[in-house]
Parts: sequence; structure tokens; C-alpha cells
Amino acid sequence: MPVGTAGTVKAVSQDILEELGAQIILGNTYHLYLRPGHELVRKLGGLHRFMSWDRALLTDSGGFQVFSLSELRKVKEEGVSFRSHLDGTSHLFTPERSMEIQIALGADIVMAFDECTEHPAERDRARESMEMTLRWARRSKDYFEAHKQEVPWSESGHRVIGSSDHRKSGGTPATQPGAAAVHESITKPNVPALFGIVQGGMYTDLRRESAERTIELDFPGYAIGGLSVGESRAKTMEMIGTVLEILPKDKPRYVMGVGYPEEIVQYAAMGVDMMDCVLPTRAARHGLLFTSEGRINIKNARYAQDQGPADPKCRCRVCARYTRAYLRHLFVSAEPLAGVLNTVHNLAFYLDTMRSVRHAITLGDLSGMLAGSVSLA
RNA sequence: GCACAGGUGACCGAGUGGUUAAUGGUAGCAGACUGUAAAUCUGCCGCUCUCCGGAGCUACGGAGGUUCGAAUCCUCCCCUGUGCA
Repeated sequence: MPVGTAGTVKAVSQDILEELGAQIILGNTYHLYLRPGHELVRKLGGLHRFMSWDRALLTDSGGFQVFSLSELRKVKEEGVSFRSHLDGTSHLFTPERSMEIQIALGADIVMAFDECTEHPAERDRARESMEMTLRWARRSKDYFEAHKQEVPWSESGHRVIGSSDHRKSGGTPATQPGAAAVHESITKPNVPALFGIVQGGMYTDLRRESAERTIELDFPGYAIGGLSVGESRAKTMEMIGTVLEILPKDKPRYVMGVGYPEEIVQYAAMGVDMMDCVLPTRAARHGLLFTSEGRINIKNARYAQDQGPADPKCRCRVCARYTRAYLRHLFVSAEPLAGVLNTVHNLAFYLDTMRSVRHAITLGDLSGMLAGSVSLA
């Protein structure tokens, strides 16, 4: 899942995301609450409609910002008080508030408000954090069940611009004739789903307990959070493996915030269904490209006269059209197009990788990909 | 020709007797980035060695000089800009 924190997957437009085959993207509660404000988004018909994205949308609860904005927040039982990174104003985030905002945004998948435990964390601290996340999960669910609303603008999958009540008019696209056909086969549930989040630091028994007690709350999907926060990859794998043994296989299992191409293939092979990561998009804007030949830093002098595509095996529109020499020039020149093209390629690479994973799963054999994944990046 | 103002490392530009191989930028070279405070951040950036602690050279237009010590003060010369002839 490409990450689109502020209602946009940075540097690429929605039509390109569709072309790349992205089926779902993320939005972020904290960021959209601060700007432009969830009430405004609700008033404008929900986040799908606001950003013209009629495929699936998942909103993160703000739990990660508890971790990443640690300088600007204070965690209490009731919730987390943040000082806005934009203007310094104070805001209280509670599980109920997070749900209220996410419901207003109108995402298809809503995440429980959790505390992303920092690393390293002492055992007692990790337990305390895990317990808090469990209590917040309960509160998130209670509020969500009592207040959830139909997901706006995603019923038919038809893209309808300029009509706020297209469903009432029979779902007929009001404008953009022909556009509907592109997404005709895509249907989404009307009712949003709330996912619980497993925490527990880097302690297998806490992870296990967190998973078991989160399952007791009975969510339609489960996420594993608090990973890739500085621990070794072996540790990440250990935690994922431990939790996957417990989480039900017939529900989506989502590892939050991972990873490098070779990592996400491994996680998928372990049984992970969903992942999101800023890496392909952020790295792209910083000049790092993921290719079948490994990572390349496009700003390196060695590419100044390289007439080949970013990735000779990639079939994306960027690789089909532009040379490494040109991509380097754009980056070195700080041209905005550099970030755009690099992002398109990296997302293509990630989404292609996952398409291959799905294909391999369909064929019943992921081992070949795993063997080959060493060369992925 | 005269009068002012200047000449600093690839470039711009601080520094006006001593912690100065010389502040800052830019350019250049490389690295980091994992539920996005990130089109961001970090390192290197005179030359030669290095056991990476450092060592030795050469440097602030040129040549002399003053001084224990000079990019900084003095003399002459060269060059640039502006104004006047």
C-alpha cells in the first residue's frame, strides 16, 4: 500500500496510481485532522471524493505519530496530547477522537488508536504500552461500532466528479464518460472495517499476549505495529513470525510500516497479507531507485552518461521512456519532475513485486521468488 | 593619466597581527532513509602520506620588508571596477 499521508501519495497523481495498479492507499488521521481538517473533508464528501480516489483507502490512526512526534506529545491514559508540528497549538487525541476523525474522513479501513512503542523499550515499559494499546483498542471499537457510517463515494467504484449524490441518481457517472468502465469491476464494501493493532515491543511473550487479547476483541482484520523502529531484521522477522502463529489466517494480517523489497517478499511468504511503507516514495524523492539489479542512487556521477533505463527489467512508463542520465540530470537539477518520475518507478517496482508474489501464491509456490529476492534490492 | 574602491581556496563571500588549511553559502563527491514534522538529513570537500590518533608540504594577486608571529601592517609592481580627464 503506497502511503499518502496528507491526502496525496507524494509526487504522484491519482490517475498514475490507478495506472500502476494500486488498489489501496493510506491516509493519516493526525495530518488530515490538522490540515485541512476532518470536518472540512467530511463536508466535501469524504476523503475518497475530496482526493478523487475511488479505490480503497486506509487511514492510520495517529498512533505512529505518538512515536514519531515524541518531542511534541505527552501520553496519558485518556489519550495523547500533541503540539501541532505546523503551528504549535495543542490537541488531544483519544481513541474516540481518532475514530471520530477517521469516520469523518470516510476510510474503508480504519485503524485502532494505538501507541507505537519506541525501541528499545524495557520489558515493563513495553508491557505497559501494550496494555494501554489494548485498552485503547477496546475504546476504539466501542466508539467505532456506535458511530460508524457508510463509506462515502466508494459504493460502485465509479468515478463521479461533480456529483455529491451519484448513488441516488442510480450510480450513473455524471461526468467523465468512459472513465467508469475502467473501474467497473471494482467494488468495495460500504461499511468500513476497524482493524486492531498488536504491540508488545520486542518480547515474544508480550507479542503473543497482545495478539491473543486483541483477537478477543474480534476485529475483521489485524495489524502488527511497532516494528521497523530500529530493531534488527532478524528481530522483526521473529516478532512477525510469533504473532502470525496466533492471528487468524482467514482475516487480513497487516504489518505496518515495512519494508525493503526483499523484506516484503519474505513477510508475504510468512503469511502477511498487507503492508504499507513510505520507503518507495520517500527514497524516490531522495534519489534512491529500487531495481531488479539492486538499489541505485541516481545522483551518482557514474550515471551521468548512462543511456539505459533505471531498471532494464521494469516495464513502467518511466523505464520505457527515460534514461538514467536524464533522471540523474533532473535530480541533480532539483527539478520537481525528478521526484515524480522516481516515485512512479519505485511504486511500479513495489507493486510489480507484490503482483509477482500474488501470482506465485496462486501457483502455489513462493519459494522461487524468495530465492530470487536476494537480488531484488 | 588622476581619484576612490577592490583583488581570499572551483565560484560567491567572511575574516583586518597570534586557538587560521582559513566562518558561511554554492557547486562537487558519497552515504542514510522502513504505519512521512523528510523534494530531508549526514559525512567529505588545497596537495601527499596515514598504524585514521595524526604527519609533512603549499596557500589569501606578485615581489620584498616589519615582527617571536602576517591573509591581516609597510614599500614597490601587476590586475579589476567606478568616476574624472
